[in-house]
Amino acid sequence: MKAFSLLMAEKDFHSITTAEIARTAQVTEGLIYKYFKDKKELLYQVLNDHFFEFQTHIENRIANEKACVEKLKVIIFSSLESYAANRIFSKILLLEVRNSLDFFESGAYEMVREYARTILDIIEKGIETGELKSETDPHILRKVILGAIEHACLGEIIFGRQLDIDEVSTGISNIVFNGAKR
Amino acid sequence: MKAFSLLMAEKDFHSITTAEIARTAQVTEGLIYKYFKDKKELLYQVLNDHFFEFQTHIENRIANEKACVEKLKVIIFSSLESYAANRIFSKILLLEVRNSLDFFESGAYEMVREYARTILDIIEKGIETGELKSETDPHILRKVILGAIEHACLGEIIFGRQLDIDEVSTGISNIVFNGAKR
DNA sequence: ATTGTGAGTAAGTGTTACTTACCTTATTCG
DNA sequence: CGAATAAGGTAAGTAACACTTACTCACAAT
Repeated sequence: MKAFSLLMAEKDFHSITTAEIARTAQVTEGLIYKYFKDKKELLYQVLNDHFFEFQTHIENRIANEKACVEKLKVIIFSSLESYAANRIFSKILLLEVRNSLDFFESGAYEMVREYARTILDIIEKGIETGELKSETDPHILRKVILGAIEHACLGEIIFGRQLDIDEVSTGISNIVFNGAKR
Repeated sequence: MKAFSLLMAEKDFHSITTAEIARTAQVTEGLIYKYFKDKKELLYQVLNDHFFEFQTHIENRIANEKACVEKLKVIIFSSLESYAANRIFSKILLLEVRNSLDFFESGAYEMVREYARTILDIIEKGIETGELKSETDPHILRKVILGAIEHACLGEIIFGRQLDIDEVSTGISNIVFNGAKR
């Protein structure tokens, strides 16, 4: 998994060969298949590990806030931060695993759903308490937030550019909460 | 290309074999390589064709609107509509091509950039005329809009669910322009 | 009549993910 | 203790796949 992560920093999943993974890990190809069903499972395992850290980190941060809008702001900031701090994880999550249907039956995807569920809960509570407009569709607000976060990261991941987390994070929050129209 | 599109509706790029493409098109495998450098170029060509239609369709629609906010609303609606109407194209654009760096040097990507450029221009004009808040960062607003659109389509593309374009479209516009905070 | 070109094919080839059968070193437990 | 069993590891395959090569045929232009 360490060897695979290392290679993942350089190239995409498909162009990493099992021979290469084995060579990097200083074992034989056959051994990979003693621990992983196939190459994809290795990918999912790496994702799983990274995602676990991501998840716990964010949940700790949310707990510190009480207002719904603040919680969502923390989610936006922390997500961007985590994506930026962990390019390999981001690349796997945003580019690689999605085009294989069996990912959506994996444990890693279960964690993604939990993360999404958390966001939805916060939004729904915000509407209840009156912090958010009652005409806001919770599912769509979540789509906008998640979409904005992911899109913001994509360019930086693909082209390896730097990302100003503070700027992007407050920018997204501003638009999503206050609107762009005068 | 027709055969490939057909197969693309059923499965992902990687699980489509050249043998299968040839069989569907009723030619031999070798012939594919008379017209396309490799399997990826075939993919990019299919995308290119679809994207051209997409682009012209949207540009015609924008031309009818004068207000910046209305133009952006049309972009959001038309993009969702085009994605929904053309699942294969969407799947290729949002899931397949992105994980290969050479896509970003293709002609198809040039079109994506043009589309993105159009959106940025509208936003910048909107800020100039005072329709949009002057503190709005044009690049970030574009990220939010594009991210929301793509994220909204992803679930529907991956799981083949139906998408209520009107609802999602007005939902996104509402949040992006008026904000979710009371 | 000859030459060149575009459409098409059959039969390869190298690479790649994955398998099999086997070996060696720990660990468990009667 | 010692035998059985499991865990860690390997070398040498195999089938499938993307892509290549060397060839044929039709037919238009010079």
